[in-house]
Amino acid sequence: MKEEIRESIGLALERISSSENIETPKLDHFEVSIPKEEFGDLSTNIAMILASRMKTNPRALAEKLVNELAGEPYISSVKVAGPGFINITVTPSRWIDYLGDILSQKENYGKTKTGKNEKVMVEFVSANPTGPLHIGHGRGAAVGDALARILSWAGYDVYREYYINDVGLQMENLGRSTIARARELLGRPFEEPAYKGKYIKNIASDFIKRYGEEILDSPQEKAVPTASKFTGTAILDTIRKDLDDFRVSFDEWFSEKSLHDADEINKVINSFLGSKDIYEQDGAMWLKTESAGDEKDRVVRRANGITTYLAADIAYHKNKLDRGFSKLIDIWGADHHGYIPRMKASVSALGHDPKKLSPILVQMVSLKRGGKTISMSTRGGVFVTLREIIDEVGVDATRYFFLMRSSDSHLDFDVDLAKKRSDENPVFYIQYAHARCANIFVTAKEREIETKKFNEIDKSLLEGKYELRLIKKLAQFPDVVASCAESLQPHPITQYLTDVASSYHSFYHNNRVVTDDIKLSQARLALIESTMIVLKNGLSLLGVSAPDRM
RNA sequence: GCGCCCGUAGCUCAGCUGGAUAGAGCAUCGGACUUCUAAUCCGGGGGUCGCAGGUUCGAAUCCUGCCGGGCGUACCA
Repeated sequence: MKEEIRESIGLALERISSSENIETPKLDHFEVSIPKEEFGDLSTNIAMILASRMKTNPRALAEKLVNELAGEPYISSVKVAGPGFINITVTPSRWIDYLGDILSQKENYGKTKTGKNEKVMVEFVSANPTGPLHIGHGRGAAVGDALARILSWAGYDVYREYYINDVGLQMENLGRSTIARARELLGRPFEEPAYKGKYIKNIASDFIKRYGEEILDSPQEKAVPTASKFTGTAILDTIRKDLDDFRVSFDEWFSEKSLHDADEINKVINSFLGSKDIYEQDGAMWLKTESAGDEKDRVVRRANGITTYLAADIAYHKNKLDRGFSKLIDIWGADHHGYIPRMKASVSALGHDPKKLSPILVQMVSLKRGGKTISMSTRGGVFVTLREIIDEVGVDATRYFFLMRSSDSHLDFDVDLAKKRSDENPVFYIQYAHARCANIFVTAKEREIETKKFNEIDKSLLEGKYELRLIKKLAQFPDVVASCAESLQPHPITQYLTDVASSYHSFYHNNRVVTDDIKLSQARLALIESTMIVLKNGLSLLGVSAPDRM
């Protein structure tokens, strides 16, 4: 609808400027928004934006536009209001026609082509395989996954990736930890392990079963890498399982080790040599990142020839760019915010526009339970796993709660609320709306009411207040998805779905769908089916199920 | 110290590429079930948008300074 209004405004402007012999001003970003109900269906501030450039005042320009727009057949009322807003009301029949779009597009309703098939990489989670995923990772997983789904609906060619830090000192420590626990299990003397979680004990036990006690007697150079690999693989398997159960999937699990094995990291550093972006000092190679807003320049290769983590990340991002992705979205924990300038600088050094990289920071999660808030800071030592929270509150509620706030806002995860099967819980409120719709079809079938095609129903029967309010909400869906894709934020979808559910429940309360009036029943069934489609599609973008029964 | 995020209703948060009387959910108060699921609906109360300046026709939104909270400040990954 917004697009239609924009086009009409564009045409109206051309007519005005040609009749007044002035140049048509460029239409940059003026707003077409949905105002309060009493103002109309849609509203635009274009007159206020353009007035000064057209050397007139906002209200005068608005009046002219109103005269032009009044001729549009789909507009029933258009008025100037306040300082120069133009408020537009669209005819009921035009709104009702949207149901035709919804019913014909079904599971595709809401998709747009705004992304123009641009290749986008969403890299997310990418947690080190040194322990199970915690709820912070879970939030990142939910956000990255939802964003990937949204972008794909908005017409982007989306690729999802998990970057595995499977190399370096931490992997070595991980292997040593397993060996230490294995020795402990066998009653041998052992060193205090670096990784203390009980999952290491389980892995250590499997490790002995797999390689036998003798492995502990082999030289460190052999035992440690064997244990590292074994442990890393085992942990990665549980991470995969957790994410799978959380309905999060990846197109690729990208191994950092593969970059080392192909010597890609040295290659990329060497390619920088001689450029203005890199210099040598104290025997080390430094990348100029301070000019990009970093606190200081950063070492990419130490004097001893060993490359740093940043160097590997540069090679990884080069790899992404080489694969043809023009938009790189990285979902990071907020504690990595200091990393943004240096990665932007790295992308520049690679000869690309740093705007191609869009890091999304996901803020920390606190758990609220029994009125008490438990902070999840790494220091606090409190460490709730994603698995625990899924098992306790379920995937639907967990995902929804992770997605209902802006990702750069700290999240208070209210466990008690998430577990409630009642109207207090927003996710159930939405799912219940869907289940109610589904149940109406069960009733309709029992009464043997035949559902009609959209062009066979009597559309004039849907012009009531509650019907139109709901239809207008449903018609917004593609705009909402496109706008989420543009701003790279999933959370407005949750608010939107709450609005749809609310309009629906309100309609439901005031109208009976299945009645003896067959024609009316059939018209309303078309509305109910449309509602189900939007609720289901919207929930699917969040990775939340749309149950038929509750 | 410096950098990033946050500070909006009792609580949790939207709104922040400037626009009309600042919104939602929960909580609270008052109403509505012989009906396709009341897991619902309808209504009320509740705000110096952290503080102080500035920019302008107009500021929760932009700028500056301060206050409060979180996070980060490695030749670790």
